[in-house]
Amino acid sequence: MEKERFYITTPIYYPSDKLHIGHTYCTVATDTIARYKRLCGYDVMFLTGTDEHGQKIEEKAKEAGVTPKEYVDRIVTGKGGVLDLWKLMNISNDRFIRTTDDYHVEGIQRVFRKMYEKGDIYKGAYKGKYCTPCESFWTESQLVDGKCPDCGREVHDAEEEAYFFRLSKYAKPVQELLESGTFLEPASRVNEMINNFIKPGLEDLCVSRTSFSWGIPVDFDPGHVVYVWVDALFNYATALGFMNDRYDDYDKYWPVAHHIVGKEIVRFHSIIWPAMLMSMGMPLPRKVYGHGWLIIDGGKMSKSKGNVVDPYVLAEKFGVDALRFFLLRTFPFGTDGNFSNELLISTINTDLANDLGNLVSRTTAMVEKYFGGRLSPERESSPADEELVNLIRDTKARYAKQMDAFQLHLALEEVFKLIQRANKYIDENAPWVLAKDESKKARLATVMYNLLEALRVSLVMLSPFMPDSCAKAFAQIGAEGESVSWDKAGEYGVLPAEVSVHKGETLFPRIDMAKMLAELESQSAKKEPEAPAYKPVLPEVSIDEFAKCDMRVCKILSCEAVPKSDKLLKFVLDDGSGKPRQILSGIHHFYEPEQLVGKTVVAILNLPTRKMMGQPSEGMLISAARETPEGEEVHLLMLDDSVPAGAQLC
RNA sequence: CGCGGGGUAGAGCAGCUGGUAGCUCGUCGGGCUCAUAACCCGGAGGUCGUUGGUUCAAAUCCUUCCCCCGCAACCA
Repeated sequence: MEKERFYITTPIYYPSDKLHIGHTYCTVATDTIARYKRLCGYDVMFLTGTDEHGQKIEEKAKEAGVTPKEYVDRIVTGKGGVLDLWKLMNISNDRFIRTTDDYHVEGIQRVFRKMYEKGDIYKGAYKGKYCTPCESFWTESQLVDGKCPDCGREVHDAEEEAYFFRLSKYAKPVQELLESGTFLEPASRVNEMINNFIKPGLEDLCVSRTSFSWGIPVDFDPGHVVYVWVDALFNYATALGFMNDRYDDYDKYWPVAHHIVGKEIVRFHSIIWPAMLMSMGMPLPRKVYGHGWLIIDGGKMSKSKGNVVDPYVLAEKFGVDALRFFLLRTFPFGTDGNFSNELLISTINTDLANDLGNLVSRTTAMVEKYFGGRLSPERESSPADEELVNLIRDTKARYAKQMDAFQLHLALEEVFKLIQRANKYIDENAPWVLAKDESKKARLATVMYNLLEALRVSLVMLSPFMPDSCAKAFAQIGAEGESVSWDKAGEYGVLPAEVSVHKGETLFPRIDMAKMLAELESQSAKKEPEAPAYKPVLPEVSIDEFAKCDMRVCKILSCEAVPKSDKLLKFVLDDGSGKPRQILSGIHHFYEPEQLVGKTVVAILNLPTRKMMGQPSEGMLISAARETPEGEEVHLLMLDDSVPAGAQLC
């Protein structure tokens, strides 16, 4: 009989920077599901990769003085790069796709052409109001009094060529797809997608660019490159050989595709992607699962906040398996989770060291001590065994139910119920008491056997999460071959009656919380003293050009927050003219309105009036700003109050 | 009223198709000694953000308001 198939993917990550713990989380989760499916006997295809095109990488490469390809090569295949990270984390992907791979490029060009020939991609134009001096497009709503919001001059209707995908055509079938069942999970995302994006109306999607060149060229129209939607999303198919000759398993795996994605890209995968597949006449994936984010100190992880957690450091300190386990045990897969080193350490200590590791250790130690390492075959069962034996028999079904629903943390919870029951069982049966009485030998052997069986079953179920550690533990409890198979994970009495154990190295050493936290602290402190980068001095301007800026001293008459805006403060200023002047400034993160009233500041007055959040701003306040590891730092320029309003800076 | 998520023991979370409020850590006390000072048992600690309602019964359904966090907007 042919094996059932299963195709699972991670997103392809954008290698503009090194990957962090969030990417690791997603990939480890996907890897665990893939390993679980293989364990269950599926023919699994597991894909991950990198999305390497686009403007941002083009710019980053330019800054670094290398070609875009050189830039991404360094991050993907270089030392400490993406491939190294997945190797370290023991990721079992069958393929790794890079969107710069030539077979992908070829496939995308064919896909693009096919949708074009079908009429679902058409050449259109960004239609808008164009300001020639500013070389900028504006929408009707952005205009100020019908004029360019930047310079205040006249604008005219203009168009710029671009290719569009008829997303609007598929709005209805996509909505039906989302509403119809389990295509998108968790289900809470369905309403979000429909309310936010489909109900307001889907507009056709611009799928090409002329503003940068680092991408896949549209082969029938040079100058255009394929934009991310088509380029990146279709990786899931090109990696199977769709519209290219590199591979040949499209028919085999595509119909059973499962996409694991972060919640930030759920929209692309649940709306745009199915629409494109419908256009191509391709089968739809079985499922898109949007997982949550790891949150740090209540906020999102980001480079500028300096709170990016480096998976290399954690894996080195705690071990790959412990890290993998922690990520999947602690956080519900569908929602955000609060990452902290304390939580990491306490989870490892509680579950892995105290409960699981210690259970292996005490069990094997007793078999060695009381039986010289090889269990004797006599048995004497007791009603006291019933609960544990039942749990050995039926944990598998509950575990499988959760795993199949991608509820990894709940699946682990089921396993740990069994492990905890086994620890309790030792207490209840006090093997050390039985050992003192030679006539209780058979009973003692039974107790030990039951513990080994509980461990065997638990370890089978934990093996997709911690492959290496479970392999070691199997060797310690004398489990091998068939006995560690999925088939036997719900059976009792599988280990040989005279099983031999080998107490080996400690599987999960306990971690000294205080000591480890201090170590991590000092390590990150060492890295910290990166001086804020000094921005290079800008190109020369003439004194005449400088003199065009009319900067004057102003007194703040009033200041209030702009409703519905995080950042904007509305100032009314005395600029010395006798007429109040209103300026908006995005500095609410740094100042509260009441502390600024009455202050003496500097503003540039001859900028064109510009609307922000619907309100006009007649100029700009001058601040001193710099980038620091903690983020941006802004100081509003304030002068001594004796300087009169209207005085000009020169 | 832009969209969405959330406010439950000191911390982190579960429960939310209505019926004595649960888990992990921490804390206090007890047991055990096989084990990685681990394991097992028990206690303390919550008027489940606020208001009103439906109900015999609400953390759980409806309603008012407050607060937090994302997205969006926006930050010359």
